[in-house]
Amino acid sequence: MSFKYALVPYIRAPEKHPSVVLYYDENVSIIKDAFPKGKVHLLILPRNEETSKKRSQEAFKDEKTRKLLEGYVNQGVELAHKAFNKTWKRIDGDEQKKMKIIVCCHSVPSLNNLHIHVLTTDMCGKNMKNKKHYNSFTTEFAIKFDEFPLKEDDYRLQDKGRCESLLKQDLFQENAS
Amino acid sequence: MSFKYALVPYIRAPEKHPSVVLYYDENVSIIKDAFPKGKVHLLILPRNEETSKKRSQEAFKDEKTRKLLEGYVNQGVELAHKAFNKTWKRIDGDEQKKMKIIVCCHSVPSLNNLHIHVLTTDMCGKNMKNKKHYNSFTTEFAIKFDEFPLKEDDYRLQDKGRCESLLKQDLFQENAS
DNA sequence: TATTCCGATAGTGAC
DNA sequence: GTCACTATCGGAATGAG
Ligand SMILES: Nc1ncnc2c1ncn2[C@@H]1O[C@H](COP(=O)(O)O)[C@@H](O)[C@H]1O
Ligand SMILES: Nc1ncnc2c1ncn2[C@@H]1O[C@H](COP(=O)(O)O)[C@@H](O)[C@H]1O
Repeated sequence: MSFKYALVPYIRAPEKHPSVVLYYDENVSIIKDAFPKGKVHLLILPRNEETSKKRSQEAFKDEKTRKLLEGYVNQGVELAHKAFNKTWKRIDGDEQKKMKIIVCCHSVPSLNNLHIHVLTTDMCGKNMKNKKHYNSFTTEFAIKFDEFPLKEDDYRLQDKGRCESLLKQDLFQENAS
Repeated sequence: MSFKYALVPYIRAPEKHPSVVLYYDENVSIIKDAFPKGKVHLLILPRNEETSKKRSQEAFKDEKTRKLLEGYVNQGVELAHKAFNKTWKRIDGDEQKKMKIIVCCHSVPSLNNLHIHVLTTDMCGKNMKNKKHYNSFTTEFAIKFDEFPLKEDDYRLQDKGRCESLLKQDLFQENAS
C-alpha cells in the first residue's frame, strides 16, 4: 500500500486505533495528525467511501456533504481547544480568549483520502520543518472550510501549478505588525 | 590580504616555509598543496613577478617562459613520484611502473598567482570533496602543461563561462572500462 | 574555478 | 503538495594594532 493511503486504517477501523482516534461515528473519524504542524493538529476524515475518494473542491460542492461536515468541524474545533488548553495557558490569564484555529483543506493534497485540517494558528508544531509546510497553511494553498463551495472561476479548482507555486513563496507572518 | 593571494608567502619568502616548500631557487618555488586533491599534490610557483600575475593561457604563449618551466615540471614530477612511493607500493611489486601524474593549470583559477598543479591521478586526496574539485582535474577545465601554447581558437582562452560549465558535469572516470 | 560553515533546495525511495 | 535521507547548491566570511 502506498503512502498515499496512510489514512485508510483510521477510516476503515477507527476502533482499532484508540491512541490516534479522538472521536468516531458512522460519518467521520477525528484523529491526531501524526506530524503536527501546529501545537494542536487534528484531521477530520469523512468515512463515506465515495466522499473520501473526492478532492475537497469536488466533495464540498455538494451542500448535503458540507452541512453534514459542519457539525463535525465545530466538534473538531472544540476538541482542538480542549487539547490546547490542557497544555497551554494565556499569560494574561484571560480564559475568555480562545486560541485561533485554522480549518482547511489543502488545494493539492498528498494523501488520497479526503481530510480536513484543524490546527492551532501558532505554526509551531513539532513537525513544522520547512517552507512548504508553513506555506501550505498560511497561503491560499489552504482552502478554508468556509470558502466552500468555491466560486466557479477559483483557480484552485483547476490550476494545480499555480497552487503549488504558492508553496515556494517567502515566509510571511500575518499580523507581524 | 585576500585569500586570492594565499600563495604569495611561498613566492616571496620560500625560505621561511620549510615545511611547505619542497624546493626553491630564483625561478620557482615547489610546494605541497595545502588541500591535496590527489594522494600527492604539488604546486609549481614561478617567482618572477610579471609571470606570476599572468593567467597560464597568457604566460605560456611565451616560449622562453615555457622552456624555463619545462625543467621544473620534470623536477616536480620527480618529486611527486618520490613522495608517492614513500607511502604507496604497487600490489604487483612492479617498480618499473610509475604512478601517472597530471601536470596542468586550471583554465579559471581561484588563486591569483600563477601555479602549475602536479598531482597523482588517483583523485583521492584528503581534500577531494565535491564535483567541482573532481571535474577541475578530469575535464578540459584542466589545461595540461603540454597543451601550451593553446591554439588561437581554443575556447579556454576567452570563454570563462564554458570553462566553468565543465565543472558541473556528471562525474566520469576515464578508463573505468 | 581557495576554504569552512550553514542553510535552502532538490531528488529518491517508501510495499 | 506524506516522511526521511542525501546530495547539491547558494551565500557569507575569511584579514587585522
Ligand atoms: N500516517 C499518518 N497518520 C496521521 N497523519 C498523517 C500520516 N501521514 C501523514 N499525515 C498527515 O496528513 C496530512 C496530509 O496532508 P495533505 O495531504 O497535504 O493535506 C499532513 O498534515 C500529515 O502530517
Ligand atoms: N594557503 C594555501 N597553501 C597552499 N595551497 C593552497 C592554499 N590555498 C589553496 N591552495 C591550493 O591552491 C590551489 C588553487 O587552485 P586554482 O586556483 O583553482 O588553480 C588549490 O589546489 C588549493 O588546494
